[in-house]
Amino acid sequence: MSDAYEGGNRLLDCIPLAERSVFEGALHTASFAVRDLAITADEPLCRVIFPIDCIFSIVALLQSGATTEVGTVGREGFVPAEVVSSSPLALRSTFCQVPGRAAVMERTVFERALAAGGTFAVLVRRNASARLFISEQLTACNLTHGIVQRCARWLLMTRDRVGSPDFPLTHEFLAMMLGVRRAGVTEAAGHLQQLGAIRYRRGHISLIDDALLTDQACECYGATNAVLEASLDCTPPRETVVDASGAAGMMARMIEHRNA
Amino acid sequence: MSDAYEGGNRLLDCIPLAERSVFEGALHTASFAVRDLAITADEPLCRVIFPIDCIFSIVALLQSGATTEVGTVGREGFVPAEVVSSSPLALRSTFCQVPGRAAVMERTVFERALAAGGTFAVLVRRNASARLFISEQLTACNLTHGIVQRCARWLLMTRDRVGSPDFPLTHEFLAMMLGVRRAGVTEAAGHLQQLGAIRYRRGHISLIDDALLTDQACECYGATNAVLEASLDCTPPRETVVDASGAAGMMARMIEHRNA
DNA sequence: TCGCGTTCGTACGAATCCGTACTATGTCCG
DNA sequence: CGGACATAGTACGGATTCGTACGAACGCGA
Repeated sequence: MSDAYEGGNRLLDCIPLAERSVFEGALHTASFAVRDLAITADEPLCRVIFPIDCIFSIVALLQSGATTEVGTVGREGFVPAEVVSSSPLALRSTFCQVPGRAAVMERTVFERALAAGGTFAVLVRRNASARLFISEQLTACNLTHGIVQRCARWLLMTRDRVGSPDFPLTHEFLAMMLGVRRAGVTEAAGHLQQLGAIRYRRGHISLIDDALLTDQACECYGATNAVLEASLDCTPPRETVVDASGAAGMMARMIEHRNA
Repeated sequence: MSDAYEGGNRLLDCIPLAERSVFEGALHTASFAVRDLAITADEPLCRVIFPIDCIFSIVALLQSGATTEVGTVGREGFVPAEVVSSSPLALRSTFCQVPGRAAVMERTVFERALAAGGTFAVLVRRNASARLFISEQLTACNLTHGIVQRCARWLLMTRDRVGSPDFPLTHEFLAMMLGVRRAGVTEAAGHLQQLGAIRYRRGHISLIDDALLTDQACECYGATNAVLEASLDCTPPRETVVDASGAAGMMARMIEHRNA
């Protein structure tokens, strides 16, 4: 429940060994169960969580009472993102979506490591930028793409984070994440199952055909994935972040629009 | 066209005079016209723009060819946000939505000032966090709220940024921003006009009744505004960021959900 | 093994929004 | 003054999603 961290978070594992002394001994693993509230909005932000094999959802609560997922973080990042801006309070609530373990760091240690600069600071800030990019992509996605597309996208994204094509999930839960009816998810999932892309069995899902599922998913899966992977790439001295949404066509369109 | 900066951007104007020497002489004003492409995705990120009386839209281009606004920045911030993560390339295209002037800083100067720490670094990073919060709110907003609500929200947000209840705007343009049909905007705007909240006259809009318009707008206007204002508050030594979306109720709901 | 709660399949009218198209009215400019 | 273009109003069938509701099937625990 409180063992020392021994690897598993992709961001932390990118930090050179020589640099890890900054948080040596200050990183412990903890277990989270489904629906555990890991971070509560408006309360003091005192710990930073680096998922190992669990997934956290950042959610927005609307006045209607509906909760919608506005972000997802697995072993490729950390929560909450606002810790990089020295916010004393958490801005949003975050809860465990897929159970598992995570590395937990005191906020003070995090800030010390951030101030020390180095690879840690670079990766943390890049991850925060990636989070913004992803959130923006989902903003557009929710406006444009249908339930089936978004459902497929969500399954692929979750698969990548949990690291397995096979994980527990109910329609009810996925409906809350996508911000749609439970019945809507049943229809979309039924469609994907008929195609042979997934298989559902009472609270458990298996992705069985990647190509089919990717084909049904919207472009947002690839776009967000590319930026996320690029943000974790620390082999070359200067990374190249690729925007899969095609800026060249964008510019052409804008200029055309302007001259019209 | 290239005069020295003399104030007008709320973020820059929060920097203590003693600290401004870092970018003294390196800040020039430039004018932007409607639809000017200020930043192009996938191209080198070489300058940072601090709007004075213009507004920029960050847009996502989808494969369908549709462009959707995923962020808006006026005199309360800067573009592009990804500059804080040392990204060599811009992640998204940004163009001028309301014409006016802006302060422009070389990226190298920006990074020097950021590395110097102080108020500048704090405000810039807080602003980036606020941008993420706002983007997340819009993610939920686009899923949940109708065209009329989002239309009212957009008008209020733009009013705050442009600093006037009266600005040029066409239905066509607003439709692109909201990611809906042009005819849909005409209907929504007609509704708001019948209520007496706004007045439209061929490419020009006037907000004439704040209370009515706020009443029609969704909660997202207030929520994003609160965080944005808090991020610019530099009077107390430790700011208190307020989340208007009500975390207390959130937690209660989560715990209830869990125990159920 | 049986009962009960969770989870899932399905149905149907209503509401919203879309795609498209056509018309009307300002506004600019020759 | 008049044509041309940009902008806005309106209409209509269709697609998607919603809200709600009911019943079936699976699985855990008594």
